[in-house]
Amino acid sequence: MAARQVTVKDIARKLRLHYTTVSKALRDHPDISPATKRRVLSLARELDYHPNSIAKSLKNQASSTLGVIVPSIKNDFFSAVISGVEEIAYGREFNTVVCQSNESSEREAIHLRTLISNRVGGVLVSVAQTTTSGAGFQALRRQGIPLVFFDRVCEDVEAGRVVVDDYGGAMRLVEHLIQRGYRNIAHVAGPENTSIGRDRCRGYLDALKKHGLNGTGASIIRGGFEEEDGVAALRRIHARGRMPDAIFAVNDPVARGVHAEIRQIGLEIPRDVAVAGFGDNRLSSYLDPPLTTVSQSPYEIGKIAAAMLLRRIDHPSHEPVCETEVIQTHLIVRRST
Amino acid sequence: MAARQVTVKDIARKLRLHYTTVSKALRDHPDISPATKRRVLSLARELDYHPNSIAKSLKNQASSTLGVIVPSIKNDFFSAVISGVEEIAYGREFNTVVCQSNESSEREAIHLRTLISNRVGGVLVSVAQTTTSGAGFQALRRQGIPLVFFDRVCEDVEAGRVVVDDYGGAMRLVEHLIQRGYRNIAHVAGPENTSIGRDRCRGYLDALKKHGLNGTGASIIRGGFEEEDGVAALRRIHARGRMPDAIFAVNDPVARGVHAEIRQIGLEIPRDVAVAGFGDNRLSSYLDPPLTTVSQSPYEIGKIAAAMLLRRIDHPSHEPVCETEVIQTHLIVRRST
DNA sequence: CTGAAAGCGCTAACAG
DNA sequence: CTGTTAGCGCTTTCAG
Repeated sequence: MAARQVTVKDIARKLRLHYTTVSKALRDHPDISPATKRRVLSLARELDYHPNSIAKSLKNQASSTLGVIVPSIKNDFFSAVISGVEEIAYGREFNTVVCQSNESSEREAIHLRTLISNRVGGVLVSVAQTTTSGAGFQALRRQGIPLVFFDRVCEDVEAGRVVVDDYGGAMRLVEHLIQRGYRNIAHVAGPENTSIGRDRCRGYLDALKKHGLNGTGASIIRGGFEEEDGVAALRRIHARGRMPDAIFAVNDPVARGVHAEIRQIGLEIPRDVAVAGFGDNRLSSYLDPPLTTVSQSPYEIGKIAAAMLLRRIDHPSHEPVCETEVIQTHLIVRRST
Repeated sequence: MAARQVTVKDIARKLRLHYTTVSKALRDHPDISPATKRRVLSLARELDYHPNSIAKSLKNQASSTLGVIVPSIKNDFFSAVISGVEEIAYGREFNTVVCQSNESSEREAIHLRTLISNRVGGVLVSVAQTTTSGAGFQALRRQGIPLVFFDRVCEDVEAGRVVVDDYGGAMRLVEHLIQRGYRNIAHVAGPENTSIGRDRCRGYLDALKKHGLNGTGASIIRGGFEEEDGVAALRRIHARGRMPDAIFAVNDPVARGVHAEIRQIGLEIPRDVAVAGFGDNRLSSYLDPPLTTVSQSPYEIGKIAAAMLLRRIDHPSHEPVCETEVIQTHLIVRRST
């Protein structure tokens, strides 16, 4: 096994040519005669030659690889984004290296370092919840490696950005609730150090304000992004005694927790309390009653972010430093509201 | 921007040392005096030096990268597997390159070629539905690159294998149906050229046989792996007029299609027809009624497959050629049966 | 049209 | 302890 892999030199030796000649022939360089090319090509096939892209990358000082860092790969949203990224990368003959931060800032930083060491062509990141400083990302920029954030951005770093219109989506969703007649609308919010947490919360507050409900109706319970956080939030709300007539959760998993716990305590959705989420997880349409939510098209986000990154790789300086693409959301009204 | 990245030579020049000395100092080689090491290390930090792993790989003739090829990244099962792989790879300071075949054999072959060109340390594959020949995988073996199949294997290729006990899982599930009193059990099967399709079908047939039901009860409708296939299958069953009392679908998405279509035509689950799936998608517990299915622990599969691959990378010849690890499934009984 | 020489960044073997 | 030399596989430039 492992009979040293075939190189241009092996081919050259057998054909009594110089190895540079072989190299040119393989890349269809005009210098080389058709006859020689044919001989080289056929021997290459026969010997099962595979060009060594590591050597090529070393030579060109650039590898055809995109790095992607996400909090977690098993997560509807991120796996769909990665799928979109891979799709675009594949079309441009780029590889995709996938890393998960597990929401840990240190782990994210380590991944960033190894991506730099691997001299990836560019990096896509959705920032970990615990990341507060942009230092790790600045390192990328110092190395001249293009960076695009998607979904969760680090605001003090100059980079491309692909974000969903969290503010607008939340606002429209809350306005929908108001139009349905709900007046006492609570928000189960995400961590304050994440952009999506903040923006969705702003959308919520501004919708209330716009309809003159900010005095009485606003009520925010803060937590994380998981189903358990939704369960916990509802328990806290319930403990207070005064139930809102609608609850807008920062994302679908949290909404699911809220949803489950509401039924647990014997209330009916939406008669007693309406529930809405954000993100359109596949699960959400299967809940009973199915969840009203806001769709984000993660697969599209992946494609758009990858395309932006590739543009930046192709034209290192032509691109505006902080170009931001805002993906429009759309409201999905189901029976939970 | 892109001020050429810092190399050992830059550090050496500034310190008036030879660059090999710097290289050794950076790797904490015993040759080098503590004083020099300190000087080198501190300048490296200051200049923001990142070792070039491409050069290192070229030198060692081996890269710290694992390739993973799956049919589709957005898919509960595969994204969870990848997550497990990444977890183990991360612990061993390996990177994970993720590729999707979209169930296309050609695309799979192209990915295989670029992985070879990138001289990855090893490859993990769950074979595309349309792949019939093992030729692409043989190429890997010729290059001496370790290979491990997971979930969907290519039987005529010598490689490591991590599979779920599809046969046993299907068998136990069907026996469960029989114990519940169902006698007329149909199977909505997967493509016959996939190992999981075949094995689950065998489990079904053998369970019937064991209980003496093979004469009357067996009825197989063949299709793909998607929700639509389940819908189509149920329509065909329904068109025949004679409804079975239970339906075992090859996987959860197909079961979902069956489930939805049964309700569509006005029948009640499980009173009129029971439905069971395979794979325990997250969705399945949210159906109404929730789906009886078989759990496969995809995250564990990813970890186990990655560990096996790393063992093979570490000990190229010590490993048995076709070592197979069978992951036990467990039955999850819910209200659909 | 083909060949020679040099270099990408790093490491290993050996010499001083 | 530090430096020299050579080479991983490939491409680019320039000479023949």
